[in-house]
Amino acid sequence: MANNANAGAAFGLEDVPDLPEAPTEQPKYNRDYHRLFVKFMSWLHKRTYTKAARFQPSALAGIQPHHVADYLKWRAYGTTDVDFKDLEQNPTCRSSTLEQDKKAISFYMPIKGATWNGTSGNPTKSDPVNEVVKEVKKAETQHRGKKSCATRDLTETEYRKVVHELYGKGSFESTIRTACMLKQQVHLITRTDDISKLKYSDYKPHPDFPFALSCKVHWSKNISEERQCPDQIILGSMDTDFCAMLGLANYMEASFNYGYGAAGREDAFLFTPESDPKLAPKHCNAAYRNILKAVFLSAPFLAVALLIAGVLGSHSIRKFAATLARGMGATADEVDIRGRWKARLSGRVVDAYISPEQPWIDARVAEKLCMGAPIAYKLHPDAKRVTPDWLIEHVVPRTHAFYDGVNDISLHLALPLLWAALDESWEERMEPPVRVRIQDAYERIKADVPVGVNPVVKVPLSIWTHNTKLHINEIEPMDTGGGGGTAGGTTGTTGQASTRQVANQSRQVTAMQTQQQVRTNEEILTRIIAQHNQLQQLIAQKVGPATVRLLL
DNA sequence: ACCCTTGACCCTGGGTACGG
DNA sequence: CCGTACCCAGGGTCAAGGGT
Repeated sequence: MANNANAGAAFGLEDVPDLPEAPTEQPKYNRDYHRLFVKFMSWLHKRTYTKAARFQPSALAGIQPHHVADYLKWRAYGTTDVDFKDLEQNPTCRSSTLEQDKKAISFYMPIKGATWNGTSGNPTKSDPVNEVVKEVKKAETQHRGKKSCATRDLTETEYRKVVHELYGKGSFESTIRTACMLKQQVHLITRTDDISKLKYSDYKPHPDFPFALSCKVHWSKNISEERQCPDQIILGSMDTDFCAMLGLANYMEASFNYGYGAAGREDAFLFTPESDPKLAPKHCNAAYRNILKAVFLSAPFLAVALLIAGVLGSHSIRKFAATLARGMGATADEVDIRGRWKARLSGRVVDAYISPEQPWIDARVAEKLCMGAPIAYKLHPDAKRVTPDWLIEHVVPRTHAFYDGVNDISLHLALPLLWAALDESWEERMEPPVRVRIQDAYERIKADVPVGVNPVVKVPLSIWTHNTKLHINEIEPMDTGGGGGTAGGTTGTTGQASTRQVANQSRQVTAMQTQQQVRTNEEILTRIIAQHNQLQQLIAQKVGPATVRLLL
C-alpha cells in the first residue's frame, strides 16, 4: 500500500484534509501478539526491550527466515545449534507455542501476505521456519519433549461421581444449579462458556413433540450468524444422573427464590442473577468452573480419577459427552452436528447447520446421550386429579408465572419435578421448600393412585426416521410374563412394530446391564475411598497435613 | 470446472503460577 | 482474593494445490 498524501483528493473526497507531508509509518500493534514479538526482538538484538517498545516497519525489513528459525530453535531447545536427527535433543515446549510465536512475528512483518521467495516476502512463511515447527511436532508424536497439556475426557463413573458429590452439600448455587448446568452441558455437548450464556428464553416447548423441549445454544464463536444457533431437542433420560429435563425442572422452579430471572423473561440469564450481557456469563462461567474444580480436587473424586492417567479440565465434560455419544453408536459427523462443530471432513460445508437432515440427526444423538433410555414423563392413568391447573398451582407456580404464557415450558417441567418430589431417592437433591410444598399438595389429592406408586411414569421412547423425517414414539410397557422368543418375531405384528419391540428389549437389557455395572462400580468405589481415607490418615500421621495437601 | 485436502494464519478461552 | 503474565489447546477462515 503506497502512502499517498492526497489520497482523499484522488478519490474525490473533498473534505479529507491534505497532509503537509507523507504520513510517517505507524508501528503495528496487537495486544495479543506484542508480548511475544518483544521477546523475539529482544533475542534478536541481544538486549531487553520493555513491553512499551514499538518497532517501525522499516526497521524490520532486514529480518530473514533464518533469524526466525533460529529463534524458534532457541525457544524449543535452548540453543540454535540443533540437530533434529539427534534423539537426545528434546524440545522443552509444545509446537503450538512455537506456532503462536510464529504468528506473533508474522503479524509485525512489513510484508505479511506473501511467502518468502528467497529474497523478500514474509520471513515466517518459509521452509526453515516451518521445518522447526514440524520437527517439534514430530518429537511430540514420538513422546519426546514436553508432554501435552490437553485434558482427557471424563469417564462415566467419574461423571456420576461428580453429580453425586454435588448434591446435598453446600449452597443452592453449588449443588442444584451446578448439577443442572452439568446435565445441560452433557446433553447438549457444549463448552462451559456456552452453558453460562443460556437464557430462560432459550428453552421452548418442542413444536412437534409434547414431551420434549427445544433449546437454542448461542456459542462464543461467530455468533453474528443467527442461523448457526439451531434449535436442539431436549429429551428426558431414564437415568436421573443424565436427565436434562429433571435437572432443569429441579433448578428452575427454585431459582426464582434466589433472585434469578429478575431481568425478565427475554433478558434474564438462566444460571446467574446478574444481567450485564458481558460480565454475567463471564462470572457465571468462572463460578461454574470453580465449583467443578473443587469437586475434581475432592478426596472422594480423586480416589476414582487417580486410577486413570491424564489431566482433567472443564473441557473434559464436553469430551465425555462426545465420547459417550460415539460409544452409543453415533457417528463422528452426527456428534459434530449435535455439538455444533463445523463438519470435520469437508471444511467448506458452511451450511452444515441448516441442512434439512440436521433435526433428526440432532435427535438421534440426543437419544444416545440419554442414559438408560430417552423417556417421556407421563401421568399415571389413574392420576386423574393431577390436572394441568393443579400442576401449575402446586408444582411449578413460579416457573409458570415467569413465562407468562409465552413459550411456557412450566407444564413440561412439572411432571419430572412431581416425580422427583415423590421419589425417595431425591430427598437430598431438591430444594426442601419446593419438595415439601409439592408433597403436601399431593397428600391432599393422591387417593386415586395406589399408595407407594408415583403418579408420574417414565415412558421409554423410540426414535426413528423415515425419509429424513423425525419420528418419536412412546414404547408400550412390556408384559412382565416371560415372552421367551427375544428376536423370533413370530407374533403377528408388523415388521416395523416388532423391530421397535426388539430394539426396546435390547435397550432395556442394556439399561439393566448398565445399572448392574454402576452398582458394581459403586461397591468398588466405596472400597477405594475407604482405602484412600486410610492412606490419607496414614500419610498425615507420618508427614503432616501440609504435605498431604501437596500430594493431592 | 469442481470438489476435497492441506497448510497457513487468526482469534479466543482454559489452566497455572505469581505478585500485590 | 484478584489481576496479570504466560503457556497451551482448539475452533475458526482463507487460499493453494491435487485429484477426478
